[in-house]
Amino acid sequence: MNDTTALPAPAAERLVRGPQGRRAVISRDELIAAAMSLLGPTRSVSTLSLREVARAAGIAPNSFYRHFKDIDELAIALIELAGSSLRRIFSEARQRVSRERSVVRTSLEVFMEQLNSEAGYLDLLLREGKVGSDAFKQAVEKQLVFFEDELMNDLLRLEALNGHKLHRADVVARAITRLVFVMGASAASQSAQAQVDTLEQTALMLKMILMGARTLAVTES
Amino acid sequence: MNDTTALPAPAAERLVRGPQGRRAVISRDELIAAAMSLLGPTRSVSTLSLREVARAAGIAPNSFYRHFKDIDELAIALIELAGSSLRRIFSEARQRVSRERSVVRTSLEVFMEQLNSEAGYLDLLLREGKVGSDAFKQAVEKQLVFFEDELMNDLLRLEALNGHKLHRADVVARAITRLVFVMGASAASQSAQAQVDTLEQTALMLKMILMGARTLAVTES
DNA sequence: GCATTTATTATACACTTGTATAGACATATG
DNA sequence: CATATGTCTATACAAGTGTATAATAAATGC
Repeated sequence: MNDTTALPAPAAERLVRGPQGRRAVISRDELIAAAMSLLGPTRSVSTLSLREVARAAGIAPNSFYRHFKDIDELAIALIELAGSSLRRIFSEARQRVSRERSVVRTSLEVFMEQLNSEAGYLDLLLREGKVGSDAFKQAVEKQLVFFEDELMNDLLRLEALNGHKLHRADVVARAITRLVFVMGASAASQSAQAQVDTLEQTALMLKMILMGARTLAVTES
Repeated sequence: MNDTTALPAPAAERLVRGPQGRRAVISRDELIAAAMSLLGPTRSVSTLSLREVARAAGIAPNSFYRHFKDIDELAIALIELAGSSLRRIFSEARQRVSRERSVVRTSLEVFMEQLNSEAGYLDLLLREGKVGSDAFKQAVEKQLVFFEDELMNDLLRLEALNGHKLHRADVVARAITRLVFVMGASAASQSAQAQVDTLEQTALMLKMILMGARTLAVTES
């Protein structure tokens, strides 16, 4: 499934005919980077203004329209960038998971690592769930569903490896994903000390879920 | 613990000396009601403007300042109103919980009922978790902690009643609260059909958590 | 009745926002 | 070269924002 932004029609056309007219002095990606630089713990995507982003990127307000139809379109691109980047990071981390180090532990560690990283992808995705336009909210939801899907596959693989069975692995994956994101969002504004505590609590929550799902799998058959 | 808005100093003073000067033509509560009337699935508290609220309440923009220092202060009052109203509703519902009807089921039913009620308290609290000023975010967090606390007490009471033991009831209550709110926020924009599905999934998640916590309580002692 | 106190309003200011229009500039094609 | 074409900027406008200041209206205390 192609979730990264598809090449827009004009760009594809340009590949055929070759560029005409003045070359773009600023790229779509630079605009995205400028937008990200404005975000922070007190600044959310949905509060970005077109002029503000243009100012940060060093272009005239109207030039913005050459790259995006809306601020909303930029916001969605930001979410998709953050989502795909994060999923790659998690996926790579989980490849290294074996019988000794549980998925839960490994994922949570990567999560906390990302939480304090300067890239800020996680912060972005954590904060922006429930506000903004419908299109924007759907973009966030889509990324979460991707996470759930990948986590479910890993869960099935690893539980089978350890001789366990899971009841409703889809629901388990969804519960884990949502919980981790919610708890992570709380942790983002906490002290390093409190973050460790939150991490422990979250790990325990996931453990409960997994134990419950295993018990249910046994009693149902 | 007093979580409803404390009487501001000027109001208390007025009770002693008696009112002087022109009587207020609009009350703080009417202002809050006006603000709530503006909110909806696509409109969040953090996007309300002072002038807009004043317009909805039928007063001049500057009159707003007699009642609130900020829009932020109004937003926090909204959250506290929604929080305390909801906790009362849930608390009353849980009083009627017995051995037959589980806490989980009863609470979830009340939750869904509230989700589609026109009062809109739940919508409000669901949507506004992670954006806005620090003070605002703390106000939301505070309400969630209240929920966790009350749920924990009910859980302890009812599990003892049924002869169960729970490992880390505090963590269980937190996991349940956060999960329910997150899943509820998703459900808010779904069709009635899909809402039922989400309700079932959420119920299953909570069941897993409770079973896991019981299992852990047994194996630890 | 008169002065005081307070709530409210009207007016105004400086600022930001999104975007429409028109022209300047740079590049590729004829 | 000239011309077409796409990118960018300058200017401008209407709308909206938060809030400062001064004036008005209503209620109280004497």
